[in-house]
Amino acid sequence: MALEHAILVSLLEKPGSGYELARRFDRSIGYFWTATHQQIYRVLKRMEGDGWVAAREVAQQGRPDKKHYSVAAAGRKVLSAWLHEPIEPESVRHDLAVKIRGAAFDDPSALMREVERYRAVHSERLAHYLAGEIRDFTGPEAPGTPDAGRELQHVVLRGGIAYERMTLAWLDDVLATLHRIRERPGH
Amino acid sequence: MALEHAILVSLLEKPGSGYELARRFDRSIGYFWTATHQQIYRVLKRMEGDGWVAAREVAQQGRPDKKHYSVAAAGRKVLSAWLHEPIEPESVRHDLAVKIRGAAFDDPSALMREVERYRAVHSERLAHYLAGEIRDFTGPEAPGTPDAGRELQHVVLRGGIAYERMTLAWLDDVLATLHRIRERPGH
DNA sequence: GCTTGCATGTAAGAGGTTACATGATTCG
DNA sequence: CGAATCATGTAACCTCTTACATGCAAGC
Repeated sequence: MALEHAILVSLLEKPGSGYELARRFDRSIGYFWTATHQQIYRVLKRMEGDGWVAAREVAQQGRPDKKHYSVAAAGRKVLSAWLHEPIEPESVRHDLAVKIRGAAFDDPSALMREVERYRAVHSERLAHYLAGEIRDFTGPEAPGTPDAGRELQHVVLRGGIAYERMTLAWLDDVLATLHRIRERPGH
Repeated sequence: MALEHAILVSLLEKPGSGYELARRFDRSIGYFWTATHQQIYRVLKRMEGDGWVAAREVAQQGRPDKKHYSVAAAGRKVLSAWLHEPIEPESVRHDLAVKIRGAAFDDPSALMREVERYRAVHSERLAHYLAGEIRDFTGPEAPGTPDAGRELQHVVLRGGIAYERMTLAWLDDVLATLHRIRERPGH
């Protein structure tokens, strides 16, 4: 229900091609909204048909032509209306939580190895976020001028950092719990 | 890809009807895996056809008959295989993060009201989790005998508690940021 | 008499995933 | 010479959401 809106926000921050958008959904926006290029092209086409975005064909040398998209007036209106709608409760799906409860009916050791690998992924992600924060917001290279857009991007990134820190602490708790269970008589 | 597995875990913890499962997906399991009764009935039917679960018709007086489901041997095997698979990175979709970045192109005041309402929802959810923790795990009424299944349920609940606390702190950060932006000259 | 709870489903449509397809350039 | 990057798409399939449907019993 909101891929359209994520695309509108991204195009308002910076207009670009479908391909460029797909790259962003691998990176910054992708941290809180995943989408593949197939999805993006399909939705972008529909949005163009509905007049939410305007496309301009750009001929390139040595590379295929691209369509440069920017947000049209109707798109801004749609986004503004959506921003005023109530925030829907997110529908959660945590494989890991299901697996942890499933571990009661299986050998916990296999899950422990997986949790450790998963922890490493989140540890890397945290390091990546922190590096991005220094590069774009708090480091000496970052622009010092206050700007609403940048500050809002920063607070979203801080949310990601808080999430990763919380997750790492919880995964340690999970590992300790699995360890305790494994060491107990009966296992 | 894992509603089947969530159902298997839930039925292993306690066999029951499709309706009972749907209730659980409103409560405990629902905190980390959402599913509607339509989904559950459909998947349950397929799982029965594949021999993952066994159904027993139970006649009731004053109430419609129900199908009592329990996990069959094939289902246990499927669950065990899934538990040994690598944990997939979750595909995230956070409306709120999109809206925050979108607020750069709109009036922040409307979003602030929504964030406050959203904060109240999470505050209530935290209170609910904490009450459940006391009732089921740490309070004087909770069974004192150590049990792998209960400890794993507890560590998942602790994850939910940590998530809600982190979210509340972040939402305060978001509100403070929106406030700062609104008070600045130019807005 | 109305709402809530118990109990099960069908059907249409929206949304998302996976596989396949093309074609040029640049880098190792 | 092969892989990766840029750039765009189609098609089939699966999953999920939303709306509709039924029917009885208990409590207010």
